[in-house]
Amino acid sequence: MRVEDYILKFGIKPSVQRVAVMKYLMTHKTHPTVEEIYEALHEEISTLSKTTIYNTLKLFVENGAAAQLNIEDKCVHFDGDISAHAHFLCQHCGMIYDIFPSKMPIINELSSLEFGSHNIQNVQLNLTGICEKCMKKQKVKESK
Amino acid sequence: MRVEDYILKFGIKPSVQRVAVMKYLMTHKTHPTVEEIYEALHEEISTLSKTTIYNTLKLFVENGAAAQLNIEDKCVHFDGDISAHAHFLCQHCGMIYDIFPSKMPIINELSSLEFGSHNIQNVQLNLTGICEKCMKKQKVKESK
DNA sequence: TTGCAATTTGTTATGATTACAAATTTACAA
DNA sequence: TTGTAAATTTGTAATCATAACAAATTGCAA
Repeated sequence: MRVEDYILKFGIKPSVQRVAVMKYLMTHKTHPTVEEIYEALHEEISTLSKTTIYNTLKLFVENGAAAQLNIEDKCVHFDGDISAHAHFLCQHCGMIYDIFPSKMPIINELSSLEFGSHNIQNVQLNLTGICEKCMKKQKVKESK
Repeated sequence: MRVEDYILKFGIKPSVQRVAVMKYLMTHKTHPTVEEIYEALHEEISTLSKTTIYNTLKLFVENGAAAQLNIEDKCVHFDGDISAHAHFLCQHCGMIYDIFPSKMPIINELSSLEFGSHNIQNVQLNLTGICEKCMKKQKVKESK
């Protein structure tokens, strides 16, 4: 499916900028920040403004076409994958890993959570720690 | 137990400022921000600096004496309750509700989560939506 | 083509957080 | 008790993500 049609499904009118941002999210599963998206897209679309990135991502999130991750306090990350999954942030290298239900079955239960009569619109399961790669690096350092 | 002894258990040396911040966290279950803590404590400790609040809270979080909530993108909230529980942020009024395992049994499983060989140090379950109170207000408005 | 609404852009403002060095307090040895 | 180094606190200035805003541009219908 074309990216234009994909965002249309969420009620978002396509534009050159919006399609470019969504295409970036879909091809880069790195949970990029506004800064990273801007730096990448600025090359192809030289007139692209950072404000447009902010506006576009806000539009995506409000319409359910993308997810906003508040896993880090420095800045917000975005995710084009809106399927149910959790995230793991490595405090050492900053990488954000996806955790899918196949690896963590509890994720399947998150969509049906209830909390009194409150209206739940979003559920995020955020893990932080040190990733496997960084732990190995630390051990090498310690043994020297 | 005195607050001095409580923070000592986490390896934190007590000071007037640190005790005041921890006491505030323990008596105000509102998940306050740095700003809120500063405004409240500034009255009793007139020389108190906002930098000290930042330093103190960072120290608490690093030593496990308090929890940092990244549930909102505007700013960070803090919680003196370090027992396993989740949070619900109302997007309308900004209030953050505690959700304890008795109301949401799945929370009991969060402490034993595993993700490959990665070293998990922290797990946060964050819900957002519209709280019961705000939903009622909306209905009143709509019916007018 | 014309005109209006939606979108994009660039600049400026805001506000949370951090960096940093000076001032103060604390701990402790002499 | 006194002196001194370390720890802590403080105030200011800098940083940086994000929002506000108005002007410029684009899309589209009449």
